[in-house]
Amino acid sequence: MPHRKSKNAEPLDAGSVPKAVVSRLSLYLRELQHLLRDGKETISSGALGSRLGFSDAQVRKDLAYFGHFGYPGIGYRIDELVAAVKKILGTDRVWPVAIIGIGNLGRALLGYKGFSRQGFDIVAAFDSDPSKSGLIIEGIQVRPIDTLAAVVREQRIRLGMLAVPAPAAQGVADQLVLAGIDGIVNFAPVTINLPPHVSRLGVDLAIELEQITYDVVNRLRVR
Amino acid sequence: MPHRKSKNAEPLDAGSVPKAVVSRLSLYLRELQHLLRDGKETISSGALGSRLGFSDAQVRKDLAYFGHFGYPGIGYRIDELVAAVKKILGTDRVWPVAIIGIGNLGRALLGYKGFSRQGFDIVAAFDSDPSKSGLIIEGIQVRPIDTLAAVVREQRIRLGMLAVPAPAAQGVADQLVLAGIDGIVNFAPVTINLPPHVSRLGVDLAIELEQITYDVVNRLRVR
DNA sequence: TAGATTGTTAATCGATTAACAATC
DNA sequence: TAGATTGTTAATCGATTAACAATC
Repeated sequence: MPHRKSKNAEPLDAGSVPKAVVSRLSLYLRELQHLLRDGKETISSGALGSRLGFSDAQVRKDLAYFGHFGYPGIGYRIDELVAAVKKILGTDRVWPVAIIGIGNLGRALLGYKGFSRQGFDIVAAFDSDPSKSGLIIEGIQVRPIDTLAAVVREQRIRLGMLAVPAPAAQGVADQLVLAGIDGIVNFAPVTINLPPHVSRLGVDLAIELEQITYDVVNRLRVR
Repeated sequence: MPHRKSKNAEPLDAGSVPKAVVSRLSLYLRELQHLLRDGKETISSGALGSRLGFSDAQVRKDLAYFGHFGYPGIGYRIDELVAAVKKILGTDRVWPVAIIGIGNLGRALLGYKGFSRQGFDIVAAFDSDPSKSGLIIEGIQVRPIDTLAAVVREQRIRLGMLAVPAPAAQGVADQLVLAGIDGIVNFAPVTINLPPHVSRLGVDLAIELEQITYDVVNRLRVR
């Protein structure tokens, strides 16, 4: 195994990293984990990129924002790169997550196996409907929503996934913020406002489909 | 009401429209529909943008890719703009959709009310598990996956939502392509390859959370 | 060594912002 | 008319691509 003196020595000036780079990082990680499971040891920027539809230069540039992870002439050692990317994304530790809104979607999120694999641990579930309180779904007890602040603090929950109806989303988001949450993924089809110290990401299932219909209707002849 | 001679006369050169513009278009539409429901009649680019965190110039520029929808001194008539954006996105009609993989997530998608509101009609559900065949969930019968091609053709299904386990995703995607599907939203945490005439969008729930943890860990001091 | 591949710089390309004449 | 706001141009900013010396 080649040796290296001073890797990862760069200051991670997060402000200068484009958002698009971070989302590609997650794709790299997912692909690298597949490769690792398949027993591969190293991969080049070109080979990694072509599996995802990116150029070799793009892969190298993206990774170079965060350090020197590769070996000229060899490529990247997959196990090392997995560890490095996990550290960059923050998923080298376990994150306690709460789900709010235990309807169809909330239940599906509760049962989704992909979260734990990436370091997310769903530790609490909340619903405003009293008839749901006390239910145990996927091993997690559904709690009344007015216990949210107390539970978030007590269990040191950092992230919330919002699966409530659109009209309730902003109110619940406000409660999460007051309870000291760090980030929210919002599945309700509405824009929510958060203070700048809380990270926010919206996932609107209908909007995802609209991106496809636009493509289909305006089908780009050349690609 | 002001009058206009020749609107929407531009050729929609889809190839030149950035992807980011299309995703903002969906956000504009969602916001405009809320405004319409609230009884508002017109809105300026500045007011629309500020609700979503975009500048007035960005809103005007985005819309100007597709035509002249506004009225100087007045803004945009909300009902007109809703109709125009729907047409651009292709959601001025109804799209028949199939869901493949009726586990936790597939079931949640089947029950999601937000789709029909935006013009998506889930007309078929498939699962490879024979014990699920025949089940009726949310009014839709679950069919064996080997009937996929026949049903897609017969029901003129244009879009597929893939909620199968990662190892099955590529195989099912291939079947959808053979059946003549136009676009696929893939919820399996794996990259799938499709021919260029089929639109593709990946939604990985764990990756969405990773975008948040990156933000939290590398918390940008200034925002 | 020769071949492969990195990290990085410079050049290109694309997207956003600012400014303003035209319009209502 | 005066005030508001559009559509569009030019200027700025940012991201991607191409090229290559350095390295293994």
